[in-house]
Amino acid sequence: MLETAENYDASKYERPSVTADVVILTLREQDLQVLLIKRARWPYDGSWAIPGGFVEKDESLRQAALRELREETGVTDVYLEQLYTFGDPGRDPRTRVITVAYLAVTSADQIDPRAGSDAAEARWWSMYALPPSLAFDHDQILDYALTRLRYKLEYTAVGFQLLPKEFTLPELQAAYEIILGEMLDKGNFRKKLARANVVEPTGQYRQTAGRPAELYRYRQDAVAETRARRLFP
Amino acid sequence: MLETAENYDASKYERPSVTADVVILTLREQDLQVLLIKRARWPYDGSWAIPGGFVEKDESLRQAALRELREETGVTDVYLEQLYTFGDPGRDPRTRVITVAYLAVTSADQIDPRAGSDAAEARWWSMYALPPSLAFDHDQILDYALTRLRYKLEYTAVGFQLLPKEFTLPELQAAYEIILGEMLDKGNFRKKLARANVVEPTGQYRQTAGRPAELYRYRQDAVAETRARRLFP
DNA sequence: TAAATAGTGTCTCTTAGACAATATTAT
DNA sequence: ATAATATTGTCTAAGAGACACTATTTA
Repeated sequence: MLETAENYDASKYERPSVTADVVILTLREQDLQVLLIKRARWPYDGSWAIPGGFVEKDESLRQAALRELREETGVTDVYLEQLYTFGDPGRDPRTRVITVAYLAVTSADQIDPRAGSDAAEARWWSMYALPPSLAFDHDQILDYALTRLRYKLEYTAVGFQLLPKEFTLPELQAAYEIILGEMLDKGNFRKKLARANVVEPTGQYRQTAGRPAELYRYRQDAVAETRARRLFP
Repeated sequence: MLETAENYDASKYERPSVTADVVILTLREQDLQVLLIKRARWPYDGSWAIPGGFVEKDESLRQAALRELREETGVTDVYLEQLYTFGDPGRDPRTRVITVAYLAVTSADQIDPRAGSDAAEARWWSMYALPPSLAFDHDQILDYALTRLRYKLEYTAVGFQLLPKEFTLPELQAAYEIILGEMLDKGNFRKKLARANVVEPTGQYRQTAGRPAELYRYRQDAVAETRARRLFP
């Protein structure tokens, strides 16, 4: 339709607000957990939400996500990737808000205890037992994040981000099992890992209730090759 | 203090403009081609750009992309997925612009000839011989689109979107070869396709310079199964 | 019959997955 | 020795990839 003074809708050209929200995932307590913040006012007063904030004038989307991450957890060295952009009208009742969602994956021992030391209440939640009511469309965002993580686990080295620098193969396998939600065969898991040539033994061992487990580290020079093909082909 | 939506001071931030840009891909002339528009003013006057426009107040991001697509090509029934969001400051010298890029894949015979009938000059370009200077960061967006398409080709049914409803297996294989940029083995290609159980013969044949080729169609009820696992396992 | 194209079959090597066997520690 | 855990090996079926072969049309 031709636009005239009669039907001109000024609000049509209002610029939306843009936020960067970060799904921060880690392994804690033999569980895949996400950091959420409790909202203290309308809308979704009392609901839990993914941390995020407005993208500032002179920062990139990624910088905005990194800033949020740092403010919430103190973490700076982290795996971070853009997930998806959510922008349905009405997803925020206050105004039009477009949210660029990021996925951050880090090992629990990287996280600074001052996490959530700001006014807002913040805590870790199991991805498998989320609070009953999440703010906005944040349930969708978390769904999407889990799907993406599971997917990436199969053909990138993101899994190693969840563990400390040194780890045993049974620990690595447990991490995979927690994230994928299924048990893996010990022998086959190790076979794949060996073929991918992506970890190397440190020569040291970790005590267990039975035979000690050898410690491994992620091969730094493996990154280049892993980009090219599936980690577990 | 941590900035959240709670203490947001509207005056403190300039809101960015948000556009939805659509990479429209199709097979034409035994080639993978993309629809680009020639810019007629600063910035990037004379450069070619991906079609796109501002997201309006009451439409979703996807709706905005569909609207752009319809305006440019007349196509409504199309494969459309969100690609990535580009938002570096300075990518548009006029103001802060955040672009949600979409990938549209359609068969050439779906496209209405009124494509590009708007003032701007529009034409198809080979993805393998793009114009030398693209506007903004649109070279990055096209790079990303091709990567994603190649990737999706392997484990979704997106390839069938590029062909008419009925096609021969050599035609399908040629489409795959054009997109992947490599030759495929006839026998192995057909074996995979058979295993995936994703096409069915129509019983009709197409004339060629040699033995006629049987026409196939995409199995509609195959969609559900293809979602679950790789199309070509 | 020859050329051109469509369609099928076969062989080998690799991998996935299920499962079993062995190794090394603590109690 | 037994329990607990780590680590390695074996068997089978399926799939990938290279390649050769057969089938059906036109000229």
